Amino acid sequence: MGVSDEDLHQEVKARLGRIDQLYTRGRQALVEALVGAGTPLTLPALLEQAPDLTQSSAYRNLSMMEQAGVVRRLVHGNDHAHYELAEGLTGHHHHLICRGCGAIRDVTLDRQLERSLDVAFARIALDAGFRQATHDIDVYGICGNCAAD
Amino acid sequence: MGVSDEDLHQEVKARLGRIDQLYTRGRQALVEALVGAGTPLTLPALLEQAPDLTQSSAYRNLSMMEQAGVVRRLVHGNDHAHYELAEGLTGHHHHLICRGCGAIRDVTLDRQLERSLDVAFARIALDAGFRQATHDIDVYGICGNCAAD
DNA sequence: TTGCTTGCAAATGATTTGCACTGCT
DNA sequence: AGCAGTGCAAATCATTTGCAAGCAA
Repeated sequence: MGVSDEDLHQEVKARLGRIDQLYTRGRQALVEALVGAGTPLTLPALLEQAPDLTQSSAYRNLSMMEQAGVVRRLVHGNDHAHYELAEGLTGHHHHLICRGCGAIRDVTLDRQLERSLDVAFARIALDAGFRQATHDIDVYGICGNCAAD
Repeated sequence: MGVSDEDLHQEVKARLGRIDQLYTRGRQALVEALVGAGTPLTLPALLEQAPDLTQSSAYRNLSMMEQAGVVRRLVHGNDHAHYELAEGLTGHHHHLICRGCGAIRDVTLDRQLERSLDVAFARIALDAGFRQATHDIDVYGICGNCAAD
């Protein structure tokens, strides 16, 4: 996955640079794991994908990369948080989450609907005196595996 | 407030009964606090509203009432979770959340838009082999207070 | 009485942090 | 050489749980 992957790493490096951080091997490994998975991963899952990583460093780097706008942290319950690449690096999307096993997969809405939502949310935010509104939509259900009990 | 409040407590009692639980004084106090606030509360906030409650019992009762479909637990970060009455007791709504102070307030979308969303989500869930799709929308922004830094 | 609820204190578990070492630059 | 990054182990902190005592049916 030549060019687009290189572009991604270039962009990550740039974003890290903006907050004076280097794009070290460990950080690259995290980004690679997230790119490879294509779906949000928990910390244990990340460590499985990249066995060289240490737990504490992974947490530290993910947290730092969240500040840098490189990754996003998703919290949906009591268990482990999930991490994914920031939308700026991938694209606007939402999540379909299984109530049974907690698996998360990405989903998108059609343009028209997204636009309607943006309008509605902008009004809501305005009325409430909020600025910089973004939104986050989670669809919950029971996945095929879990439905089989 | 008279009738509607009594109805609410009646309904709560019924839901608890379905899982063989009593509507004890402590549980009533929790529900009262949630009704009174009209907005999702953290556990510390709940204890402030109802000083008679004990932390562990409050957690235990909230968790149990979540099973009973009486309260809903909202998780949005690393700090305390927020609790609110279940939608079956209030009505379908979403949340406007301040990135600065974490304050949450309820918001609703117009019927038409909700309907479009339901259709879209139903299709998404179906395509992914998920059942029982529900959705959860969070609008994030910076509230007036926090904008003033 | 009989058992569900409560309160207190101790345990759990994800995440964070202190500190000394290592490896880029 | 100098300093940011790492690994290990210890600390945090919301939430959960064990157990003995209280209360309700």
